[in-house]
Amino acid sequence: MQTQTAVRSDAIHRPAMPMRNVPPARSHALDSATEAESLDHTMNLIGAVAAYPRNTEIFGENEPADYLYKVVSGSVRTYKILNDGRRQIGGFYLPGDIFGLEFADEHTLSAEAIADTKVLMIKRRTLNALAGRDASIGRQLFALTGRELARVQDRILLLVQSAQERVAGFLLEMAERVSGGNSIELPMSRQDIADYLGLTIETVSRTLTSLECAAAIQLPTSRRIVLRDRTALNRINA
Amino acid sequence: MQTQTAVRSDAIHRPAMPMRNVPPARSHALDSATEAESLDHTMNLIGAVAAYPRNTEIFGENEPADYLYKVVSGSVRTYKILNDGRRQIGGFYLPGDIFGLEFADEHTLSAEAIADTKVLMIKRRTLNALAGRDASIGRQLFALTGRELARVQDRILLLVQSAQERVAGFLLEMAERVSGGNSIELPMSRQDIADYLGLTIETVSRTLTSLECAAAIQLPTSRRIVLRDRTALNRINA
DNA sequence: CGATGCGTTGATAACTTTCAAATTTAGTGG
DNA sequence: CCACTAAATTTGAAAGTTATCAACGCATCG
Repeated sequence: MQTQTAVRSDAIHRPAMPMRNVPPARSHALDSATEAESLDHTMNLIGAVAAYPRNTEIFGENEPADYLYKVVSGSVRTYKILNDGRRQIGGFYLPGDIFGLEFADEHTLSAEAIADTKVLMIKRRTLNALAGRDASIGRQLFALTGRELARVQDRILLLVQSAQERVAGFLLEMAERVSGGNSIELPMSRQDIADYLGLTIETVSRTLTSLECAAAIQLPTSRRIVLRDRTALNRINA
Repeated sequence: MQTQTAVRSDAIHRPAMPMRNVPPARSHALDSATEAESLDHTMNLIGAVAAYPRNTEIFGENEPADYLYKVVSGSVRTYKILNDGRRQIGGFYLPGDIFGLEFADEHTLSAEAIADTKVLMIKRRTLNALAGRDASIGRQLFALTGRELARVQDRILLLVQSAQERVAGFLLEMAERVSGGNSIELPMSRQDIADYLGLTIETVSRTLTSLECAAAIQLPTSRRIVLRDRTALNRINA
């Protein structure tokens, strides 16, 4: 559906120093655990950097899942193409988020860069070996899995609701994750949002418009959204 | 929504012998891993038995998650009540299935017996202690989590589809799990199915009727469903 | 036998998708 | 920097799907 893989050989290297230009890294996935430093630290220390231009594939469904990834900059979507041709997005990953966590040998979803993206990648085998010596790494992987599970379960609650509720819930989720206060810059397109929420692009667009008319949000540009009335959004979100 | 907890004191005891009357236990959740015996075995060996009459609560949302459960006989639903009063079912658990797995200290869902049900329960703390000595237990818990995650992700794929696709997918899933060949006896009501699939009871009923008209299934009684044409169901399920 | 709960069926309303077109935005080359 | 083209987003009208409200059938149980 999109262009092909893009790990340019010159883009992968081992950073001599623990990454310097890593963004604030509000890891949605790890920030709650107190000991959650070492996995993150390990990835910064021994992870390889790779850069992917916008809309290029990071890994494909059914490819061997040899690496764990952390977003350094940019953003990533995971997805699956359904038999009827529609695309279902599994999740969005922002700077600091970890993705590519698998339990089988192969990826169950494909991953693409939404914008020009830099990731840190670390071999699963390396990580497993480290986990053998440092128990906290294993615990963090376990915790990471648990949080991923919680996130997916929350998503189910979203998907059984109305279009308004899904969109409102999505906006509140993103507002929490991008940490721009009430003004959020969405990295993804309307189509991405639609495929994430199981709606059509038209319905997403109309719903956003109606939320703007209801004064719950403001749309300075199509990618920027200002939450004007969180109470209303929360009420809609139920 | 339903009656209250029902752990009758006389119903909990420590079996003197490794459970005898445990049914075939086609554990959907564990049957793929080769080493997946020891967790199961451990639960059989040191788990306490509890019996819950139909429609009674096993644990509630926000209660401390101190135990891990395995269904011995009967079946269980986990669920959450949404703010608008609707009930979303998180999953159905059949004999051999393990439920109650949590990562936080509290349950995120409530659990109820669908029919008169017997479960084995084991303290999380005990299990964690055992995992410290027997690494295979830890690995199994990890694998169990991974499979739970895969199941929930599959559910997302189901929830974004049409009513026909959801119902067809549900029937195929249940047919795999109850292992009655093409004739399956559903333990749950239409309302349970509806709340699982994010549909109304009327839509579920109509969809089943239309599948019967299309000769894809047969409905001898409302709880018994015969799959007549799996190809058609698979095609619908896409 | 009547009450009760569960499931089915029917009619209508509400919501979402589909198809089509207009509008805005972004990217490119002059 | 502007003009032009392509892509993304928004808007409109009609069709399709699902929910809602209401009634009916059927079985179980006192």
